[in-house]
Amino acid sequence: MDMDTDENSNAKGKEGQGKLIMVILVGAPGSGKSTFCELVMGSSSRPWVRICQDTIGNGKSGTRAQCLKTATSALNDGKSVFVDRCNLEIEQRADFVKLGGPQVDVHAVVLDLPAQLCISRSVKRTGHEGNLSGGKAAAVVNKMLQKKELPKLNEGFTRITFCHNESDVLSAIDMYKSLDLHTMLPHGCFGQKNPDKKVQLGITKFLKKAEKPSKTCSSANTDKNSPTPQPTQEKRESCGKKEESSCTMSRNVAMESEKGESPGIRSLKDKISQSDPPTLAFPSISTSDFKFSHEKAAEIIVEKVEEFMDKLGNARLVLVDLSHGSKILSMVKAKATEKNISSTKFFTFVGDITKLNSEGGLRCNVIANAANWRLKPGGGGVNAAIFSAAGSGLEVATKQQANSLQPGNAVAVQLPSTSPLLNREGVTHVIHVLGPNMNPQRPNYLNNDYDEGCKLLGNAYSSLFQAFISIVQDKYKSVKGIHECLGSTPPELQKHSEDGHHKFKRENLQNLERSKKWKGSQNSTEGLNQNNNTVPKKSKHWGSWAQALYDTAMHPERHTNSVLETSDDVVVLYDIYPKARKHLLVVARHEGLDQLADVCTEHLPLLRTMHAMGLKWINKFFREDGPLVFRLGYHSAPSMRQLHLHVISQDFDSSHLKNKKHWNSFNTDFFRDSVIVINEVSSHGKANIMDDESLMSMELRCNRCRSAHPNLPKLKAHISKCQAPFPSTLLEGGRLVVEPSNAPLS
DNA sequence: GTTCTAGAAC
DNA sequence: GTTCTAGAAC
Repeated sequence: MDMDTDENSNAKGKEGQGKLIMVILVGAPGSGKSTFCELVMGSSSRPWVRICQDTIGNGKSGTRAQCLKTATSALNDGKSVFVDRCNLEIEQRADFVKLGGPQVDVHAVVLDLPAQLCISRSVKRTGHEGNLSGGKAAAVVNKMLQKKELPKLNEGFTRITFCHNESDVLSAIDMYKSLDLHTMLPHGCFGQKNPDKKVQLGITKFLKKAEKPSKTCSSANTDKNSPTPQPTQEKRESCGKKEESSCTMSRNVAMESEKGESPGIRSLKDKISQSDPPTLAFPSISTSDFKFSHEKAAEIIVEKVEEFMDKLGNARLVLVDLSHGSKILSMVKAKATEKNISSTKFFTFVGDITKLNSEGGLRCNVIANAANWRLKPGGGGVNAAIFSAAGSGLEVATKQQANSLQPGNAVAVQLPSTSPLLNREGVTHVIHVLGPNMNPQRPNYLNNDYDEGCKLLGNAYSSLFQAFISIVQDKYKSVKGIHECLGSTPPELQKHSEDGHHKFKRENLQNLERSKKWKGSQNSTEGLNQNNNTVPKKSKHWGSWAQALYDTAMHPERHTNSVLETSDDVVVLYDIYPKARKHLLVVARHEGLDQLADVCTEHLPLLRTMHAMGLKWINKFFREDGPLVFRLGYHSAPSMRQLHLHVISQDFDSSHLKNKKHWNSFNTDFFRDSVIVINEVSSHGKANIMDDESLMSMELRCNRCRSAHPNLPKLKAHISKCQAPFPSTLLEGGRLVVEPSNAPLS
């Protein structure tokens, strides 16, 4: 299993040394480019040179040409290079990319942190080399970010790493720190959110491309010849029923080596195929350091596995141990055979749990960690190995979930997109588990009380398996959800759902109740089968406060004081909490049409009627209230029952506009323009729904000039004055309705 | 959807 | 200290 990089790496130069790397940092002032370089260079065995345009002229600001010259000579000296300048536009980085070649890999590391953070760092800094401090910083950062062009592989990069938060940055630092002269990183795009959006996240984070390189950046990822590694025969040890599928992949690891790529650092481009079942690899809990009886532990493992068999669907459980002579593996194998447990769903495996994919060819999207109660690294064994392999991002992400763990419990943690464990091994989650302790030298010693011990160990495995199932279900729901919206077939459990860390945090901590919004409509432990359509359709529960529009639509005669106009198909009324000077609602009167998700082709005439009704009222406002700009659209996931079209002026001048959600519900992709909805329904029979929670927590940007603002009061102060033209994307396609006399000349 | 409020951020 | 956010309750 030991890898021999000298033999296997195809990236090394002629003289036995790996290729040089030029890392072009991409990020606004304050995004942390210089810190990134310093931290990597501070403890890297690879020689690096940092080229900083702010200081290259004898400590003062220099030119791009000077940077290029210095970069060239550093590379000629056999040193890897960091290009520490903003590099936000394609043109600014093009000349640097050209320095790449057979001896030099050109990487981009994109520090795509929130504008707000960059601004606040820039404002605070005093001694920065670029002298960008004080109040001008915000204006400069905003202006630069408006021109931001995220790098793509077709510019000539061999690898692009996107960092969206500080945890991503830490993981990327760890990754570059760990590179010695021989090792190289896999090629491709890693951690990208939405490749096509310049400023905001358009599509949901569901499709975050962390598990495999992004298809949209495919120029370096088109190699279809890579073998698809499978567990080697001698390592995979089937339990229970005789293996049905043949396991003839013992040479796959060798084949990789022949191709010249080191298995430990190879890209995952072909590893995570659509047919990979979700798999949890777990070590035996408590039997090592906690001295739990192997015999009893084996019994409990098999008992719990059996209990969860029916809930697994096509997911798999794998008990892993480092040693071939493992007592616990052979005991578990024997007991599973006795119980006739399916060996496709449960088997044992010999190998390092942090290198199952790269060294053993076994793909596991989730691994369990035999954690300590503090949920901290160290202590040796599996815990130390997993924390070390996952990079410091795991500790940060764990801390966000829980500070400690009680015996018998488990907590699932999603790995940051730049974690080496994710990028090398395809592991998306680590589930920390704490079992009972029978070792008098460790805390919470049970003094040989096996009654309590067995109970706790059983609970630990139940918590672990349930957490795994929740992860699998969560992904499935998310992926299925978005594909339903897009009218396509879910590609099984490919992409991992970021889906807002809040939701993840809530659903994966054991014993936490599930999201109240869908309570009762989903069965969390139903059998998982990613290949059928058994997942029931979500039927949203509407609270009593959410019924007002429905009641008005069904009985407009009861609401004559608020209804402006009634027809057979719609009622029109002012929003009682208007978010702008003019904000009205056109409410459909069809029974059973709760929200946009319920709309299909048969509702096209109704959608057109609603739009026309909106336009009629807009024209009335133009006549009576002077120049205003309107937008008509639907909320992807409305709070109020009954399909309703918002007709809203774009001033957003209202005391009822109070929070981020209010703003983002009208100013992100969550708001579905009526004209676009009509087009989508006529061409696909459905409207695209963008109801990812993360859209609601996006940074606050002006709807005209797109500048970012730290909080709602500051945004409101800005929009009250901003006179910039609306973005062209809104002006095109009739998404904005402007009074004809005020329309820009075309 | 809003209101209330704890506590985070400043 | 005040401002602001975000989650719970309705």
